[in-house]
Amino acid sequence: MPILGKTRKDVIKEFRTAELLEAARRLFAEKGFHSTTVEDIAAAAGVAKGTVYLYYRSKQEVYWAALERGITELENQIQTRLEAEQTPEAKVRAFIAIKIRYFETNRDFFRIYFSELGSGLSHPAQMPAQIEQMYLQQARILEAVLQQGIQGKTIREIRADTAAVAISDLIRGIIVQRLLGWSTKDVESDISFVFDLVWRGVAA
Amino acid sequence: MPILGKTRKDVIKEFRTAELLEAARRLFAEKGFHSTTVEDIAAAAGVAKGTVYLYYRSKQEVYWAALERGITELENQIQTRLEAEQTPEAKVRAFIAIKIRYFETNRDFFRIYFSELGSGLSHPAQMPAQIEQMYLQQARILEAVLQQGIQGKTIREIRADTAAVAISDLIRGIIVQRLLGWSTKDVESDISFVFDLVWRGVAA
DNA sequence: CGGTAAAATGACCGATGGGTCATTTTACTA
DNA sequence: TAGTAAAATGACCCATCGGTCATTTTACCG
Repeated sequence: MPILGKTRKDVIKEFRTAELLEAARRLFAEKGFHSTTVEDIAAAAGVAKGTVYLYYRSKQEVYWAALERGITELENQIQTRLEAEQTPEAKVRAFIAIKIRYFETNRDFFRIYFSELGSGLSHPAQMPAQIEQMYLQQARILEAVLQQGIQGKTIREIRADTAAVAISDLIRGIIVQRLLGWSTKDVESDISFVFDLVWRGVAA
Repeated sequence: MPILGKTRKDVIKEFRTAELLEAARRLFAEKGFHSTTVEDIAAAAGVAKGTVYLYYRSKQEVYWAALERGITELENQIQTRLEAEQTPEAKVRAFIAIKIRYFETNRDFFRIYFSELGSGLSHPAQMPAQIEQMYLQQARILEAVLQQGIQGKTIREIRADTAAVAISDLIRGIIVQRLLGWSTKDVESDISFVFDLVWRGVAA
């Protein structure tokens, strides 16, 4: 008998799901997909292995759910923050800043995010369309901003879709450098560097 | 008794090594590291599983050898081609063109190249220093070119190391787009796009 | 040829770990 | 508190696969 739209089952499910995905995210990031066992995840979440299978049909499903969770959170941050900015220039800068900062404080998540893109490359058919769409979604948000700038003449005539992906690549590159310890600069400095490079490349 | 500097053993080793690594590259690219079995590689190379272990101590070693082989080939192409160009501008363009073209014709190899970088991220300690160095080496070549341009005043004062990595990231991004079928443009068009963006970003 | 050493083979071993399900525990209800 | 259904458990099953090594095949030489 549902109360407030949530049955008892829903509440339990929500709780377990959160526990499991948090543990899964950390472990997958730390040891990679194959080296992480379902037993590991269960233990870290404080449940037995069988319980995992009450909520997810397979290890792979747990992985995708953990990935999806993080992407959604990031996307929400991007959406919210961009709405607060007025000019395309400010929006582009905000986009860069949010992504770099998000992964700076969620380093473990980036490891999943990044390597899934890698394995998606190797096995396109296996990556759920939903996940692929979520990767693309971020670039689309940026693309819309660029398009806006082009119409407003602050950005030169450029292929907005390709440019959006290119900017995303630059951002990803900086994050990788930071994770590998190849970047010694502080976050703000790296954000400025990327923005500077990008803006020179696209400004009218 | 060595003749011409190569013993019988060397010749056999060279032949088997080439066969194995070629098969390994294709399989690892197609199915990923974990889904590829040593049995698979052996079969594809036309030998029995045990034979693989006469030349490599483990599956992981085969993988690294296959990766190293491709990187070396690519690096040689870069070195050779850049020497033929005079100006930093031409060198930067050549660098971009070679990498995109190399991976365009060695799509399978890129899948290994890319995902190893991904797993290296997750498990820094596991990636042999030698492989890490080879990744960095390419950026260093480009960095030297940028440095040269800065001295010659054709490139503005910029952090050459960071810019070099950024350019590499842009290139990688374009290749990923092509592999995923998200880029509909022809190769030359993509090369020009990247170069254009880069040059606007770094030119004096 | 016949002998021998290098090369190759593939059956086999042992460990691992995803997934299952009979049993137990918990939570709720009357 | 007794009864029951949902939730959780973890011992177990079994397919997979990396790596080994006793045996066989090949290549070379006197």
